[in-house]
Amino acid sequence: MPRPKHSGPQPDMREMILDAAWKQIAETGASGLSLRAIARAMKITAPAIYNYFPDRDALVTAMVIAAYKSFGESQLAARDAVSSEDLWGRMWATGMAYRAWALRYPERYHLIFGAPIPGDVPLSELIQPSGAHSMLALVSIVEAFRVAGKLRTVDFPRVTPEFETAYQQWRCLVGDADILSITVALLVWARVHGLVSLEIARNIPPFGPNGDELYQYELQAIAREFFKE
Amino acid sequence: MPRPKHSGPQPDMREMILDAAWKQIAETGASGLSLRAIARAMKITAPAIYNYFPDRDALVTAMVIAAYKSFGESQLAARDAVSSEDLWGRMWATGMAYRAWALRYPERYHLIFGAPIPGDVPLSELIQPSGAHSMLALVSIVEAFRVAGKLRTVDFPRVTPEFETAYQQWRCLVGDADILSITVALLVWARVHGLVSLEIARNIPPFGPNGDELYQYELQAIAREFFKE
DNA sequence: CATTGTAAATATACAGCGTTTATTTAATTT
DNA sequence: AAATTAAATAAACGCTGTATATTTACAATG
Repeated sequence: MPRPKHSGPQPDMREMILDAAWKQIAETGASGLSLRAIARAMKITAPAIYNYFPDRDALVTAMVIAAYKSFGESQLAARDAVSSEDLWGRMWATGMAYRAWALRYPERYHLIFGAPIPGDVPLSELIQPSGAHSMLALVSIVEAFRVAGKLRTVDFPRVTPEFETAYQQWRCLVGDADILSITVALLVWARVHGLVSLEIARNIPPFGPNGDELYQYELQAIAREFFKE
Repeated sequence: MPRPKHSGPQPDMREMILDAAWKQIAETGASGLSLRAIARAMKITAPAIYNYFPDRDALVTAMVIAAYKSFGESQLAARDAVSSEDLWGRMWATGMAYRAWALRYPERYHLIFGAPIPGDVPLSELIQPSGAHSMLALVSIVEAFRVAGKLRTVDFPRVTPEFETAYQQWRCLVGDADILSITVALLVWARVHGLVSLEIARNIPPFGPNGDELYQYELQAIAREFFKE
């Protein structure tokens, strides 16, 4: 019979490697992630890592998925900390949590929302579900606005028929919201992402310490455009 | 006496190296830029490059500055193709050119607006002027709106006094616009950047072919929020 | 014209990287 | 105790950026 994984309490080597990788990425930036440096920090040899990840890209993919999970959970927690009747309160809290998470983990933010994956298309199919799912909190709040009749209705461009199936696929990951809600959520997402990513990349120069207020201003502008009452 | 640079017509080696670098970045993506591969393509040896760039980072920095220049010129060209009396026409053209440039050179867009520079702060001081200057077209149009009294006025968060000098520095790079115009330009920039960067990173799933329309919708929404008439 | 001075290319080498292969270690099951 | 086998290691390959030493070739000078 084959030797079962381990004897005593499994040290969950995969998690330990990921932890070391996060630590390293926080110090050296997202680009300078080295398997050998991870191994060195863990006092093992580099090829040992290959018992847990087939290659470096797989490790990065796992990090991306974990980052999406952390981000998505932070979004949901922010939403659920506010009564489900206070729709705008939920939206505000989620929006504030968005930036807070990004500023707390800038390299994770950059990892998931910044560059496309090096391996490009095939890897992103593993990642896309996590990414879409992480938007569940935002989409659900917009959908709640719509159901309550408080979504400011405008005529958005419609999804072209040939992409209807792709849309349905994304839709089920994000909680069966109406396409109108998904579109609004996307536009909201783009706006907070735009400000936050500029801020993280240090492209917002004179507003550095005032980033808080500018961001809050933008959240209110979003409210004015999309949400009644 | 020392030997003057070269004899005949200088082949502008720096430019040739940069060209080869752009070619490579377009094929392998921004992360896989290799001096040796550039040298191989140019049929020279790798250390020869060090006669023109002190190290790899310097080459990347030069590419970033060149990309900002290309981007900024494309912005100015779009603006100037429309009569200076047609303010909204200029804004629309500039906005459309923004996305067009990004979709045409996604790796350049990612290079300048995506990740912070690895070398971090010291390098970015070389780059910041180029970056700020590339926003001149947008800022100038917003400023023209303001001068014409067509800027929808709202009370933005003010710049804190201790960052007044940093702001003045940025301001002169961008054409002596009023702080109100700079703030509006920043918010406009964040919105187009948000949408465009999500699109480039393939994070906008069901709207792929409809990216045009969604982007145009957003430009009009920006107009509704900020520009009268 | 021959000599010299110097810019720019090369050759060589080093350390670090991801990854593969072969080998050893150690634990579990028979 | 013997057999089995997962997981660690050791060594090596080709790649990378970069430093050093050397060669090449051309322009200015005596």
